[in-house]
Amino acid sequence: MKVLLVEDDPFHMGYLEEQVASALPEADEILLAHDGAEGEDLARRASVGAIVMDLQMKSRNGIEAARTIWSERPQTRILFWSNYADEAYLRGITRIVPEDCAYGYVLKTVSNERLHLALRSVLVQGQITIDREMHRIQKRKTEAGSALTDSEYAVLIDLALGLPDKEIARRHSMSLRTVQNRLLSLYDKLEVDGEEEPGLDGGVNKRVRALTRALLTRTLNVEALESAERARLEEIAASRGTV
Amino acid sequence: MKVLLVEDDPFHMGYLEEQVASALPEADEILLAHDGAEGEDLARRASVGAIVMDLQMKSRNGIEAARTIWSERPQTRILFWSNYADEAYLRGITRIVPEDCAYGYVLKTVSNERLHLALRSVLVQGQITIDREMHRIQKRKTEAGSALTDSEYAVLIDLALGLPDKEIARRHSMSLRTVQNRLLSLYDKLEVDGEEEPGLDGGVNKRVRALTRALLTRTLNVEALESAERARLEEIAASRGTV
DNA sequence: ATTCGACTTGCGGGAACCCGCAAATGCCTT
DNA sequence: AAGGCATTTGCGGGTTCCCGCAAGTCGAAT
Repeated sequence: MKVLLVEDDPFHMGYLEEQVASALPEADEILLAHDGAEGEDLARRASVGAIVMDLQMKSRNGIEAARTIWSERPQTRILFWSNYADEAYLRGITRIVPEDCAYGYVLKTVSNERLHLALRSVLVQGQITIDREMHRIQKRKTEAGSALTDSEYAVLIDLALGLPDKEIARRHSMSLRTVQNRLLSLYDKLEVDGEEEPGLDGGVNKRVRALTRALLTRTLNVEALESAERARLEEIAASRGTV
Repeated sequence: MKVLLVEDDPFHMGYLEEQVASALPEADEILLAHDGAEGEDLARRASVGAIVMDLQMKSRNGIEAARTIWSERPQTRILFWSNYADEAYLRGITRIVPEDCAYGYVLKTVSNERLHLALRSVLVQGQITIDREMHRIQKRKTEAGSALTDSEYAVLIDLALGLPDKEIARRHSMSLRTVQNRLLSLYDKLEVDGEEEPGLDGGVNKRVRALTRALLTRTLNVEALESAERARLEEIAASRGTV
């Protein structure tokens, strides 16, 4: 069994290597990659079936690497391990995970045993394992009434890119007023207008406020913005090509 | 000589400990703290004069910890070491560093020798040392015409909090039109309106766009938003108290 | 002293945003 | 089939934002 580790921090890589060696005795070949691009390359070249991947990497982030890997070999099992419990990461992953594919998400702060379990459960047993920290986040949001639907999330992304309502409506082929309704529920769920502080005549800039609230609550993160930005530029280039 | 290390990642802490021990033989007492709060506490209790501190920590971030430490003992020498070369961090630091105080900023990715040099130069010699990565960033921005002045930065923060122009004007006691002028130069420097993409009737929401551009270019980061938000809440509480 | 440039302020209007009101559509329950 | 209930869409107008134009202030350079 081949296992590929993708991680750009040398200390974490060292630790990870040890843990994988001890948790997965059946791993007779352990490959190392130090950024997303190298990871994609190695996964392709060596036909790796099991991967442990960091999410935050400078050259190419884990979600993007995972997308190309999965698009080439959808059965690849990937365990993501990350410093942060951001909803945006989990959302980014669930958005691209293929049907019937095993994956997992653990935080770097978990104990050895938890990491061991996650490694075996995802890479060997083919389970889907999400760190309970993340589930807690999701739960908290739903019960606080702030679970974004997919279409709300999509609108939030477009808002964050600075698109005006009209353009958002066009991109999702919905009416202008519907976009505004989405925005209303976003403002509600993100608690824009929270508590109506005094010393403020009641108004804030809702669009901007929604964005910063999303960032502060970890509903969105800067990496998600970056890839959305890239995606948009590609889309524009493509449409320019067809015109 | 007492040295305090503040770092919440155990691997990095281990490495840092080794490096400090070998680079600073005069350090006869090395104290460890695992988050900002603990760091403040130890610094106060042990009257530490030299600190190496991580910037990203969950419980209390390095800049805030540094502020309270410096407010109590302005002569404390602090070397910040960080994963990211964000302008926002450097700006946050230079904003709070006392007169005639030694400090430094190095990235975690630098070589042992560079870290050695920074340790000796800042903590022993009392120099000011900024990693050249950061200088490169600052230079790039100035020559690209995008160095924000302090007042522009201040307006950017308020904008990011979602405040309307009128409120920003009040907080900085400038006229509404002046705020708008600041915003104009912000839009310019942050390259809102970049290249007028086709497929877009020419308009974007400038406020939101300015914020995401600032985030994407690392002019601003989420931690800066968090502390700005906290500061604003405190200010409101204070004003409520006086009323 | 004069000129110049950088900054501030007011005015005014076009565009975008925010949102209440109300009609239309589609799905679920009974 | 007949009522809810959620979602979508249009309309209208109040507010904020964006910004060109023009007049005023202030310090620095000539």
